[in-house]
Formats: sequence, C-alpha cells, structure tokens
Amino acid sequence: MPASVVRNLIPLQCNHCAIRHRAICGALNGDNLTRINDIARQKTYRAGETIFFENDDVDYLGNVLSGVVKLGKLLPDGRQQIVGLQFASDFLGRAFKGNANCHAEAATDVELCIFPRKPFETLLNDIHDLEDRLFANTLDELDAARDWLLLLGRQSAREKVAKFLMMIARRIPNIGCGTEDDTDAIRFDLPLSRADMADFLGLTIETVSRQITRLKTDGLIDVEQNRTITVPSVSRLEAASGQ
Amino acid sequence: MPASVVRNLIPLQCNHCAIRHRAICGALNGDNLTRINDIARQKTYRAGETIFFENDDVDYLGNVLSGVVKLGKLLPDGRQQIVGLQFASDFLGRAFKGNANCHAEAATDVELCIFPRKPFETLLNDIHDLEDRLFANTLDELDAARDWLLLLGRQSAREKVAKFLMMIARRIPNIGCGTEDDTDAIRFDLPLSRADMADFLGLTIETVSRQITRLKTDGLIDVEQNRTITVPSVSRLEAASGQ
DNA sequence: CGTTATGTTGATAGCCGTCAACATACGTGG
DNA sequence: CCACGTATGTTGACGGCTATCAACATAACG
Repeated sequence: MPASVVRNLIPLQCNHCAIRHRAICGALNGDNLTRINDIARQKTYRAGETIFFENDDVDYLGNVLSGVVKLGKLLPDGRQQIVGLQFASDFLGRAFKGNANCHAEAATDVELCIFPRKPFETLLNDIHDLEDRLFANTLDELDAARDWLLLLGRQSAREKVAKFLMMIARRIPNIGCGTEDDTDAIRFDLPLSRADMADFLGLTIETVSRQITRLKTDGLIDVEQNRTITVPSVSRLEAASGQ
Repeated sequence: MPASVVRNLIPLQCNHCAIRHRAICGALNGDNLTRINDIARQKTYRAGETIFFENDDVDYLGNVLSGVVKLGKLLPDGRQQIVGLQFASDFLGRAFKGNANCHAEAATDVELCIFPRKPFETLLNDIHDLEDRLFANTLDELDAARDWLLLLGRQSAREKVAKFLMMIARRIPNIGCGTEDDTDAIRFDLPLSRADMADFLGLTIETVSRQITRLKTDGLIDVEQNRTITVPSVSRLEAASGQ
C-alpha cells in the first residue's frame, strides 16, 4: 500500500473501543486484551482511497472501526464486481495468507484498527478463542457471499435493489424518522454511490437509478438528496426483495 | 436427514485413504490419525439424493471421497442457485454451527467420509493443526465464492459456460485424449446435467445448451454423448472464459 | 416398445445494457 | 461572488442478450 494514503497511525485504547464486543476482540480480556492493544494502531482513509490492491502482499490485518470498505474484483477488460462490504466491527484481511484475492477501497471515510500480520498471527496461535472467533467470522462471510450468489444469479434488478436496501438498513446506523413509534419504518443514509451499488448488484448505474425511482413511485421508499432513504414499511420492502 | 438415503455406514481405514493428504486429514498422523479414524464412517448416496436440507440440524460433517456434491439455495418461489460444488477431498459441513445455510444434494453417485459432529469438534479443539487446516479450507471456499460472484454479476453466458468447463477440467480426473503429447488438450466427463449447470451459472437450460453448441461450432470444444467434453486447446478456451 | 428424463433448436418477448441528453451538486479559480 | 469544470444522478430511446414457450430429438429405463 502507498504510504501517501496513511493519514495517521496512532495507538488506541481497546478497553474504550465501541465495537470491541462485536468484533473478534470480543474474545479477549485481561492480559490478552493488553497484548492485542500493544500492537493495535489506528489508520484512516478518505472515501475513494484504495486500501490494498488484488495480489498485494498485505502486511497487516484489522477491524473496521467506522465507515464502509468495498472488496472488489476486476476482469482484464475493466468490468468490476464488488464481492463484499465490510462495516464497523467487520474483520479485514486474510490470516495466514498474505496476498489479497481482491482489492479493498474506502467507500466512505473509514477508520481501521490494524494489527501487523506477524504478531497478530502469533496471537491467533496463542489464543484459541481468538482464532475460533475469526473462524466463525469467516464462516459468516461465506454465508453472506452465498446469499449474494443467489441474488446475482437468480433475482431481478428490482429485487436486487430492494434486498440491497434491506441489507444496508440492517448494517448502518438508523438516523431516526419522524414517526418514532412506527416500528416498521426506518431511515438511513446510503454509504454507496449509484456506481458502487451497480458494481455490487451486477447492474448498470442507469438500471439502479431506474429501480430506485420505481421503488419511490411505488411508495416503498422515499429518497432525499439521493443518499437518504426512508422506508415506511420494512416488511413491504422485504416482500419486494423476493424473500 | 432421512435414514432411507443411507446405503451403508461402515468403518474405513484412514491410512489407506486416497484423498487423505489433500483433505483436512492431511494435518494428522500417528495418534491423531487413529483418533479421527475411530469416528470416521463411510456413507454413500446415489445421484440426485438429498444429503441435507437448508436449516437442517446436521449432526455430522465430513469429506467427499468421490463424486460431486451440489450446495444450493432456494427462493420462496422455487428459483434455485447452486452456491458451491464439492469434489473429492473437499470438506462438507459447518463446524460449530449445526444448522445448514444451504441444501446439499449428490450430483453424481457420492461417497462421503463422515464424522459425528460432537467428537469431531472435540478433535478440532484438541488438535490445533486440524482446525488451522479447516480454517484455511474455509478461506479457500470464500475465495471460490467470490470468484463466482464476479462470474454471475459481470460475465456473459458464453464466458460463464467456458469458465465452468475450465473449473471442471481442473477438478475432475482427466480421461485421456488420443493426443497424449498435446499438453494443451484435455478431456473429461461433465459431472453435472445441463439443468445443474444452469442453476450453477444463473442461466436457463436452453441458454447453457446453446452456448455449448456455439463453443462446439467455434471449435473450442468437442462433445460426445452430451457429457464427454474434449478441449483441444485449454488456452483458447480460457481466453473465451474472459480471463 | 412405450414412457420419462435429458438435451437441442427455433420463434418470440422482455429485461436490462448502451448511448445520449440533461439536471444537480460540488469544488476551484478568477 | 460568480464562472466553470467535474462528479454524480436521472431520464429517454433503442438494441441485444437471455428468458420464455414450444416442438422435437435422443437416451435411459422398465
């Protein structure tokens, strides 16, 4: 990774970490927490910056503290597919195997908590619970990838966009809508551009835009300033997502 | 799983296992090999039989000894997507989490080497190398799933079929073609029907059939009896696969 | 030899991609 | 503060790829 993208590289305090218990670090306490804290450093990226390229020899791994990271793959002719999105508390990088099989890019401004590879792998060997947690994490990512295989292979553009919005709604902080007592309503900011959504859903920008317009005219969502989505009825949107 | 599909359930001998060193069992020897051998049993399925259903509480895990297993997911309306294919030496099942997130079906006649879940998970906890190997295995599956995300999201029907044939060629025993000295040629039997290929590639049966015909008329493959494929030039087929 | 499963081929339709114009927001420099 | 260029997003017209519907061919099987 180019050094130029590094904004800072500062120690942080695991016992004050907001996402610790959701991240793999939830497996740690006492001395073990101190050990990982000793090697943890914060690193930030601006939206659009590349974190690593495919086949890069990445010498660190880490957790997403805030923001959204896109994992993508490219065909020789430039076609792109986003193969994963990492949100706060998700793990980034591949233990015991240095070279990345996809590239990573900050979709929004991103804060990472990174660990140098070698000492982190030592921790994995020493602390069985930590490796178990990372293993479970990887199995969950595999489940998620298989869910998207079904989506990409068998669902329509409308279903794809609806399901994407459902997924974001689950993973992104809700920004509160006027009708607080309506538990079936939800409101959030899209962390991705239309172009990123297209690359994630195997569609074109235009098709994504048209489907959003259709969901809007059908009353399933409301859109302000392109990125702020209000879903008046989550269950109705879910029905439109095909499951 | 219905007991009716069980053809036999007999002990086997790990030290004579043909796929041991490619499977996760390659991490074992001496006493550890004896320990896993004590819990290993052979189980066979006929082509088309279901091994487990989505959300089943599967009480065993295991290796594929021979044949091909399809992992699939269904939408409520019946649309299907195959999300993984497991070949000889591949691991089947999800450690530390009983309920399956997809269904499994024998694509061909299949022999499995199965381990009851509880004692197998004990082995995983006791033998660090075994868990490491299973972890590495899972990471490879994740890589494979992401490759197919790119395929499903961004590649044409022709590229999909070409890439599928390339993948099968790598994973299935070569049956030898007349021109042995031609290292760029290869010949194999398809383990999947057109319908399975369609469900794997996110296409219809008809489109798969048409693309195979096109590859044949373009001289990229030769087809005998629907299932036997000869590839005169692997590099030319690879070029048609888009990478 | 009939029946079913599997695969191929043709005609047609529809969804989504492509190309293009336009709208809006944002940042930079005059 | 405005002018301009760029990035992002929307909408329309059109075309092509793949799905759908249908007929037929071949193989498998009892």
